[in-house]
Amino acid sequence: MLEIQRQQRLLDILEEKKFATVAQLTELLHSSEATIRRDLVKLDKQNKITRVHGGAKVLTSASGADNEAARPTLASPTNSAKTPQQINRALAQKAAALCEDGESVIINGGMITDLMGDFLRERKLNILTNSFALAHDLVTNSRNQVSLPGGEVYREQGIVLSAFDNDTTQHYSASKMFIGTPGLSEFGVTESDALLVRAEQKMRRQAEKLVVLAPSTSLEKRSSFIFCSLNQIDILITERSTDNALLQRYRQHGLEIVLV
Amino acid sequence: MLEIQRQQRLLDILEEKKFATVAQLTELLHSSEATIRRDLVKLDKQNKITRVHGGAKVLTSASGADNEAARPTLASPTNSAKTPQQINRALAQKAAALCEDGESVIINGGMITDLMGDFLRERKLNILTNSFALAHDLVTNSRNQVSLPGGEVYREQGIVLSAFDNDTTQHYSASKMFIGTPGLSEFGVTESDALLVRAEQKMRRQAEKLVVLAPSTSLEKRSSFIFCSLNQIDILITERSTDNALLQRYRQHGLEIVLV
DNA sequence: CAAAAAATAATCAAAAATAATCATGAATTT
DNA sequence: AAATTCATGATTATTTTTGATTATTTTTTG
Repeated sequence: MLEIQRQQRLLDILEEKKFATVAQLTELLHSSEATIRRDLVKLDKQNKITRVHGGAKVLTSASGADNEAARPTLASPTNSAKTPQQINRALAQKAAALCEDGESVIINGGMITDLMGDFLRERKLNILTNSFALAHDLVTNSRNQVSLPGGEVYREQGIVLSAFDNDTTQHYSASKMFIGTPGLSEFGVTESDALLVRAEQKMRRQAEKLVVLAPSTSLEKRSSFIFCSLNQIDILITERSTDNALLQRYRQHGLEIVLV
Repeated sequence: MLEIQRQQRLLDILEEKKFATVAQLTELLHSSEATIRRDLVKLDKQNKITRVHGGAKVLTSASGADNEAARPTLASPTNSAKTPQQINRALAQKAAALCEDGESVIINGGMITDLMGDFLRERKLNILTNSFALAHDLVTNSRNQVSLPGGEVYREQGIVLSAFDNDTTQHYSASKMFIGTPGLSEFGVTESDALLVRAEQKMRRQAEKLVVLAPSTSLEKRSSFIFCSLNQIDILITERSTDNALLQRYRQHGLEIVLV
């Protein structure tokens, strides 16, 4: 069996069962413990699963006190009072896990998406970002290929922004674009700055799929300028705690919802 | 069987099965492992599949398009043991002193010019630079307005470089462009990397005057590619110790010489 | 708290897969 | 037709992966 096939099966099994012991996986995949462990180490480094003593579990919202799930149990961790930062990190982690090595992606600069850097350390992606902060982080602390659009560096926001159309973004082709949002509603994704929206739309055109990272606090909020409508979103990453009726309404616009 | 036919079959099979081992493909296509591998290498280079140990898999999505085209092999500046950091710093300091607050300048990325950051701390210039390192320095430690051309970040050289023409450099207008050089001779300023020269010339077109920073060790040296001829230089900053006859020769090309 | 149990990490040799090299023969050029 | 290129398959190093073995660490339990 191919290594990646085994790893894919592993991910599938974990997605299905949420937790599995090394022994179980060894049994299911007809492989040795050593091999399974090595696979788990790799997947963990890629932030696709979380290794725990005794086996591995699916990603749960970033770390915290998960003591409750130390042993093989099916119960999912009680999603109790997380700080906004923890929530954002969890969203960023899940977003990073959606990327496969070798893939070309666009990451829009922003509070939430900048956190993706932490989860892309061991990866090998081609990344275009207008976040000066994230670019610096990735150039310094990872082996990912990093590209920047041209433009002026805005200190406060930590982004690179150009008022012109020709800024090399147009030469980039990506499979996914990631964007964190302060406002998601029936109007779609909204922003408070027009120039920013322009730049984002420019990037959007170069990506096949749009992935939106939205903490529950941003749901049903809106700002002045519309970046895109709901049905232009391909994947929405948000919190598990989100009201189900609301998610259902969003789903009607044909977007896939990933919960953390 | 024709090579392209086989490769097409290969793509079809992979599209169908998502993964396949070399052994499987050998079986299906009645070919040798060597041939299959060679095909896979080619298809991988074309970004049509992804090779993995043991076989190959389909691309996750249409990410492709990043080419791998001619990554420039920027030569390391001939680090003459005689050129102490102090000389370079003196050159950089003088260069910084030539700028007036409010002025727009272009600073080419390089060992010498990157040092200008130290002397621009308290200044208020509009600076376009393709040096990722300098840009980060200035953004972090000064109040200067900083702009970047678009492109890929090259870790080793710490610069941003684009293979395309449209990278916002063209929208910039500057009074001076600063460039440090590893080679200045009768041929003018020479560089060892063609792509770099291209980027530099692109910037040159946007600046009124060209200021060259040249330690004495770089004088009468040359590399393969000509960035500009001597008479296209407006100001040459070099060391006071430089042979006078030599300076006189340079002056005949109409350039102003500043000594440190 | 310490011993026992369980799980993990480190090490190493065998196996598997890949890369490099070479000879052969078909296709192309001259 | 001879020369040359080129794809192919066989052969051989070289590298990577794997499972067994052995420390080492972590967790449990008395």
